[in-house]
Amino acid sequence: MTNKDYTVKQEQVARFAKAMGHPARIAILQFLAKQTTCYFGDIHEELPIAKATVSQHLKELKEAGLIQGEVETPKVKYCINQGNWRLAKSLFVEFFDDCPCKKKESCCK
Amino acid sequence: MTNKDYTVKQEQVARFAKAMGHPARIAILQFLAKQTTCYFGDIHEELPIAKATVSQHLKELKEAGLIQGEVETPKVKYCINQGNWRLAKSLFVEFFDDCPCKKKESCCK
DNA sequence: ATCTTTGTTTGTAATTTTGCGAACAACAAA
DNA sequence: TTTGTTGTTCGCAAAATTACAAACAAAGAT
Repeated sequence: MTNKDYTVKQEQVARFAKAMGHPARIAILQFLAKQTTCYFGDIHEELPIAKATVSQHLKELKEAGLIQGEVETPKVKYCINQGNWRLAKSLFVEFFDDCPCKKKESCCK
Repeated sequence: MTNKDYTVKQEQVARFAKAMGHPARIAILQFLAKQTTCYFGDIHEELPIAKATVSQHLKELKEAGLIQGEVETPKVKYCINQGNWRLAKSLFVEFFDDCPCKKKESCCK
């Protein structure tokens, strides 16, 4: 940040966070995380939004790298992108541990 | 999710995530987390954006509950909102642990 | 060949986000 | 009282997000 610019890590955390910045996408991710493998139709019926909108949210999650999808006609199988899920997890943990909570008792614990 | 609606927790995680969904706000949070307390000017000088924009980002972070600010004329002192920082941390940890990684070796580890 | 199912893409509209300069408010100092 | 410092708010513009209906595409079923 010294050079008045964002680091790669900051951009990456922000990207993951942005993808998670909508309740529908949180719900989708939680649903997928529970399943190991699952289908679009299953998700769609659990959400209070139209299928086209779900499709868009899935696309965004895929672009952010948090999920991946494979076609298994006539359905599409979506699942968590394990590698990036781990990456995201570690980035968030590291992020929140940056708080002085680890060093000062008065904070963050 | 059974009732086709979002839970309070899902809304809360999404809210925190959304607030964190921009590199400038990630940078601000990291800066504050390191400092325990700091002034607008300090923050502003580390970022590649105009002061008006920084002010807006700070406002959003405050509204999301991640930071808090107190006036100490002629400056404004900002710091991490400890309680909500802890809350956010635990929500994110819980969220990412939802992945079957804890139960199945084939995933998320 | 035509239906049916599953999900994507397109088109459209309303809303939100992002960013900045300029105006403004609060208050201390000269 | 005028000036300066610090930060917020306003007004504006461009871009992105959110959502949905309707049109489409792919492939199995009839």
